[in-house]
Amino acid sequence: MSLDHLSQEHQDKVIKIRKRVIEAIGRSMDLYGVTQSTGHLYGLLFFADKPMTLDEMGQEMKMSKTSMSTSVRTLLDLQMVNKVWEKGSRKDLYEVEYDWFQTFTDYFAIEWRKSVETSLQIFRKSIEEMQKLIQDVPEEDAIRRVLMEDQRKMEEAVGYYLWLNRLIDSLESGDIYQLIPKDNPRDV
Amino acid sequence: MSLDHLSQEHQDKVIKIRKRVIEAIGRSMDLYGVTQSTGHLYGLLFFADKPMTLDEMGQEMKMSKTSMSTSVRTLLDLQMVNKVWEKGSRKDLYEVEYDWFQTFTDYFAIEWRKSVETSLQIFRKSIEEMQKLIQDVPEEDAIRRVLMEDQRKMEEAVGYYLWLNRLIDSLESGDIYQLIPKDNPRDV
DNA sequence: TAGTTTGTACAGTTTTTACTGTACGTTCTA
DNA sequence: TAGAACGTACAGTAAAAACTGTACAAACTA
Repeated sequence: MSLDHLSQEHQDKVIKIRKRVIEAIGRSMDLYGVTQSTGHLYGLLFFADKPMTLDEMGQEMKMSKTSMSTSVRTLLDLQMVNKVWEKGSRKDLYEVEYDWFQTFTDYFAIEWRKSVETSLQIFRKSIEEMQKLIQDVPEEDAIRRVLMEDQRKMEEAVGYYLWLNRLIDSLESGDIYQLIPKDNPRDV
Repeated sequence: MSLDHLSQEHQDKVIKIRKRVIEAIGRSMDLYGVTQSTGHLYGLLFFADKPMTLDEMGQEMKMSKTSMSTSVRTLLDLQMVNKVWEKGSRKDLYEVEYDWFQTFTDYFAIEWRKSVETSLQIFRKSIEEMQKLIQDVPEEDAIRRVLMEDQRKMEEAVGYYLWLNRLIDSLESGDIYQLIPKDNPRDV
């Protein structure tokens, strides 16, 4: 990691610091639903001062190349690492995406949207079908009240899904940064 | 489920609708990191017109009482169900929390905060230690640049964590609803 | 074209997680 | 106070996920 010219003592210190931070990153990455080890790999790449190959990763992580391949692929899907082209090298090179704001918003936008879209569709269809059913049932019947209650619950859920959809929109568009600015005057 | 007085045909329709919605809920609940079956249980409770006992759940879910016990406990921890007291009954009764806004914000507030707090602490400590190290190293040395780069990366990360902390604050305080109102005029 | 090198598919193994059944402590009931 | 009913701890089993090593297709090299 290009610390060669440092005294042994200093080298140890740097490695210790990095290792601790890498650990922290690895742990906190379960927010993104990835394995500890995938998170750990991300942490490793975080401190790498140049793009790494699968072999280098495997060496550092003391894990198989196959595992590195799958981990990197996961991180690529999450857009947390980028493939880098370097002339001369036949190997694939990867480096981390340092824009954590983007990483965060991308991930949850995708994850939440996936869930919302299908749910919304099903809830709406079900509300509609329930409506037809209610019209078939005599008024003021106990059973009618049960069905209407079902319907009400589903409509409330739809309200929530629509809100979540708008929240996702604001993550994607960046409007969220109007309410929560990237750098807060009070923190600086 | 108190649909007894309905014709067989209508009963089947209601059950079909409910089942479809329950499935959808069950699937979408993996957002909250719970098992399919725990999500499914939540869906079941969603349509229950009265609080349910563990035995009833087990019967409906065709699963062991033990599983119901652990699932319910998970949902209780996530504040997605509430324990209900009913005089006369010795059994514990549970009903869902219908406020999905609250459920959502609670969950992610807690989850994210957990991750941010520890990370922030570690990053800050590490930046500090790295600073000391940098002062030990001769100026304009290549190694110094590497350390300063490490430091810069960590400071950028801290910026992100502070932002996330503020986002969490706004979820917890409800300020988020100023940017994204619960009911959008355009949707109504 | 033959010979390397590189990334990944796939099968097998280990580890982890989900679920079940039994057993037991606690609480209510008579 | 004895007996029954309830929820859960715990141990065992089944299912799923993570990881490894081998093998192979594609891409490069000479």
